[in-house]
Amino acid sequence: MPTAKNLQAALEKISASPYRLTRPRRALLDMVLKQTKPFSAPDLEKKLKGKNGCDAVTIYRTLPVFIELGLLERCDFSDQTAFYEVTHGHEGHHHHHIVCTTCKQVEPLKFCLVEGQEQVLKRLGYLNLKHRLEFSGLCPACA
Amino acid sequence: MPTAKNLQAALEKISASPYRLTRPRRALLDMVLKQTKPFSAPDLEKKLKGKNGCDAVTIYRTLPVFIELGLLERCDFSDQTAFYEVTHGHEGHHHHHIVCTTCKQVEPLKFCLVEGQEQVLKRLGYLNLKHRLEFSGLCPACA
DNA sequence: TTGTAACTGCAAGTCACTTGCAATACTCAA
DNA sequence: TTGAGTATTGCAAGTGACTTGCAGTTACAA
Repeated sequence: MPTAKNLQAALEKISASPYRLTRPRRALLDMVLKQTKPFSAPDLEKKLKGKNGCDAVTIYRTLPVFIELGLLERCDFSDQTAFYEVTHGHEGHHHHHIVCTTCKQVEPLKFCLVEGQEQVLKRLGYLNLKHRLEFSGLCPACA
Repeated sequence: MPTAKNLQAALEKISASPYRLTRPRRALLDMVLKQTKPFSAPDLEKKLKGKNGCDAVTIYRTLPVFIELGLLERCDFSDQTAFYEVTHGHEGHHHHHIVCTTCKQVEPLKFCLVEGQEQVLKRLGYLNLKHRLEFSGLCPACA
């Protein structure tokens, strides 16, 4: 859960890094920590435009910084738009999502057993379930 | 494996459908059946431009038709570009991919046990392994 | 307080993909 | 075999996400 404590910890992480703590970065951090579901850069853009927000370009440049600092994680779906999520405090936290094929709503899943998971989702009322599992890493040629 | 038999079967599927069998569709089908790995629309665009190929717009319009006819499947990665794969003859075929974080090469995996799979990949020489599992379906609200 | 390198935001560009529309070409019926 | 009528094509232009160049601004170490 995003809390004041998270904000505090995040600000300290930035200060401790070589990155500068600027007004646009504070605004973006504030907004990002308010999110309870995965969000995209255009989402943030709409919420942060004008007065005390920040420019779209700054959003695109800052999100990778936040990822590098461990504040965010990237989680893409099949949708041509990158999504991001606030990193949970505890390390080793591992979870997945379910995306509605119609409304595109993304819901985090609290559980992670792969086996039998679709059964659980069916019981929750989801239909036409599909799943996709992708691995990524350095291939032997690049390693 | 794409074979003459696949081509024959595919041509018959198109003929049997309400879709017309046009020259650009033949060219695209030929090219698509030659692919041994997942491919993107821009991939095809490069290979099909000019003389007897077809226009990019036609590619983008035809790929969904081929999917509808069961000739292709869409398989996206975290890369802002949609990828496609030739459907294998036998139904119920289910597999995943591994994407190199550096060279972006996509390799199909022959196996599908989720448990212990990363161990298998490590033994094959992959490093810094991550995996992503996404479910999709109609959410209770849309169902 | 100040020098300077990091950062910002505008403008313009790129890349994947979509839409509008007039010209073309399948296919079926005669 | 042909002609009609509609599906399909390809050009041009548009959209949306994201990137790059650059000049002006600002955080922060000294």
